[in-house]
Amino acid sequence: MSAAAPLRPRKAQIDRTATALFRAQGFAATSMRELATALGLEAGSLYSHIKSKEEILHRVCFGLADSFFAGFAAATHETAPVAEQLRQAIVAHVRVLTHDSAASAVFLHEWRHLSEPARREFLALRDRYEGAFRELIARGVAAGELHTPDPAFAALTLLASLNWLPNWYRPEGKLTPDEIAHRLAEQLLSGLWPHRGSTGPA
Amino acid sequence: MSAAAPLRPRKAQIDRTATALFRAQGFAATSMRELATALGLEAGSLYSHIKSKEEILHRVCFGLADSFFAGFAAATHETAPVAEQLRQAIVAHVRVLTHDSAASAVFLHEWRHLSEPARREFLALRDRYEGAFRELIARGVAAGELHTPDPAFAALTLLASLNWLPNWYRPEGKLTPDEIAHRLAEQLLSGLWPHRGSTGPA
DNA sequence: CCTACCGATCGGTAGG
DNA sequence: CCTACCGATCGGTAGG
Repeated sequence: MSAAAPLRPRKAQIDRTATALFRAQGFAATSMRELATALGLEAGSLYSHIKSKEEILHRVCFGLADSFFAGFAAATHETAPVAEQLRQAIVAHVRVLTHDSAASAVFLHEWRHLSEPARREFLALRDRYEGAFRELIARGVAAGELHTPDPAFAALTLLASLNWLPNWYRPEGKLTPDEIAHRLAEQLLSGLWPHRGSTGPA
Repeated sequence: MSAAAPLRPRKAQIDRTATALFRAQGFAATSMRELATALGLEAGSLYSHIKSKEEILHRVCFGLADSFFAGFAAATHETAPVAEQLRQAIVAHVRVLTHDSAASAVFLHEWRHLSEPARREFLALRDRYEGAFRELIARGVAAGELHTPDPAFAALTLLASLNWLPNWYRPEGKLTPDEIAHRLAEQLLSGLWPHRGSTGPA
């Protein structure tokens, strides 16, 4: 959760290029020689900047986790109505997903290639993040602002909808990230039945 | 979309075992030697049953596509109200996901390791399936049975929620597949706002 | 950052 | 279905 020290430029460039390759081909199917070629150098030279292939994956996965937690914390101020906090948490989550959709895709799909204990630590962080959404929804239900028979189920479904975004989001598309976020929030909060308006419960 | 000929038992066993490994470790990170060991034979022996590693992936991905299309077709009879057709399509989709969640996970995540032209054909099938949901939702909106500003967006979000299921579904869990399906349908149709009841629009 | 290389492992095949 | 093996490629290192 603490901010990581800034990376040296070359190291940051390696991470960025590797992230794009990991996203497109998967971690296991991406070779260090491919990565080196994409960076214009020889395979062996990578190891004067990094220790291992997995180190890159580790940094990407845990860096994104930091971003998601930071966004959630900033979005949920206890003074606002819970439903509004949830809406802001959705916006924050979507901002992270759209701001670095390649890293998000790696975060979402490639974490399983982390070896222990990093893999376990990663899953614990993910569970904690899901738990934060679950508790927010549960508080909304308790306050009568939200309705669902199962906040845990609702949290999973909500995050699933959001996390599909890196699969289709294109920065050059006609909707801005915040427009996408508000539309997602709208649909998840209001459902698909015809309803009485879009700004809150009746 | 046509039903595939039944596989010889050994071939079906190879597919099942490979599917479990592909799901757990990913296609690229699973070796044919691992697969052979899991089946109690030597690596070379696999090739008297199959032609290549990718052939297995191909069969799994396209077989699941067949199942999804068949379920959708059976669920959507023009005589029912569109909202009810959508609900049944959700149930059918969830049945496929839960009936073979390992194959579903491979279908959802490993298709990118198909080489051309199979990869392109697979994506065309997936697009067609998404399109069927999109058109169903659009018909519901036209009939006044559903509401959304963007049926394509709604279809993507709906399928994303459903497709997260293989990540957490456990056959030994307390909810049956049909209970899960109805709960998902309920949440996606009604949203999280407090509402007037769960069986349809007011 | 490169050259040269390590041992290990990969998907797949020949021949039986 | 096994034995024995192919060429290719893998992540990573030594030494400069």
